Amino acid sequence: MPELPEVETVKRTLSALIINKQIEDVVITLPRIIQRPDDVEEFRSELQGQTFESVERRGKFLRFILSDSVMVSHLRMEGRYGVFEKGEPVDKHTHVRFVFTDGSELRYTDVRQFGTMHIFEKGTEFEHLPLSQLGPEPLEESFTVEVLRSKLGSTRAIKTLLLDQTKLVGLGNIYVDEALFLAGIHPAVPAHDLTQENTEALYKAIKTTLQGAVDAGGSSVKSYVNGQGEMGMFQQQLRVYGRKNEACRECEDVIERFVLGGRGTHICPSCQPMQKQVRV
DNA sequence: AGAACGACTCGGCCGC
DNA sequence: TGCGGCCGAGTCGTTC
Repeated sequence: MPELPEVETVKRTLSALIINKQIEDVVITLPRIIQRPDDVEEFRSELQGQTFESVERRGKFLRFILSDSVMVSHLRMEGRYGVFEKGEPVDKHTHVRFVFTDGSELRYTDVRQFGTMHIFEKGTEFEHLPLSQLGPEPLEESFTVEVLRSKLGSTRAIKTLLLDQTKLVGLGNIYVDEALFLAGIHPAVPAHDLTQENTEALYKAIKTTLQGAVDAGGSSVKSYVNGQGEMGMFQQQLRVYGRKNEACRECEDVIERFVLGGRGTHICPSCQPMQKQVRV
């Protein structure tokens, strides 16, 4: 379940492996992955002959910058990219292969078959879904506490709002629970009930959580590995996610799990009180 | 317009 | 032990 830190890690590891490689052919064995253009044969012919210039990230999406096009890709739950030699055995869950002129190939593997790929004419990708509606990048300097505060005018539960990628990109179910724990905020609190103090704590918690996870190379929960097949290390630092019935690392209480907005949600009931906090 | 909900997908886990 | 059924994840289209 790649969130911002995992996608950032994939971006970094993959860049070194595919830059300046030219695509000779594209082999698509699961057409559903290709969302644009409609015709997968068109996807294939458009990419033939193009060279990878760089790999970028926008929210949880990867942007592969090519000679004339940009390929936008989302890994969803378990999508992975890896670079292999042409003759190596192909995993049964590999659905798209970008065959390079140098005899290596970039393979996309996805057990859940949930991931997506779009191609756009270079420079137009932000005008269309899936990139056109995305909120600010939490690790950029332009993301300030005022920007965060401006997103919180809603009755929705704060957790639900933070998962809404049109408000803010990058948080998924793991890091949203971690950030809310660090900020001492209960996930079910209506967003517009957050005090200024809460908002500042949340702002710092989002930055700290995401940056810490990027520095650790992401979390390896379930199957995530980076572009070189390496496991991230941040899962060792998780404070609430996946720790139901385990001891809180900060107090004497025990981590609870419940469902909020259809999502498994983890809290320490002592560190994250539900009642509205009094402004100091 | 903003919010809620269903669809998509299937390996793994739970319960019988 | 085998099997059936449901959970979980992120995004988007539809509905309210």
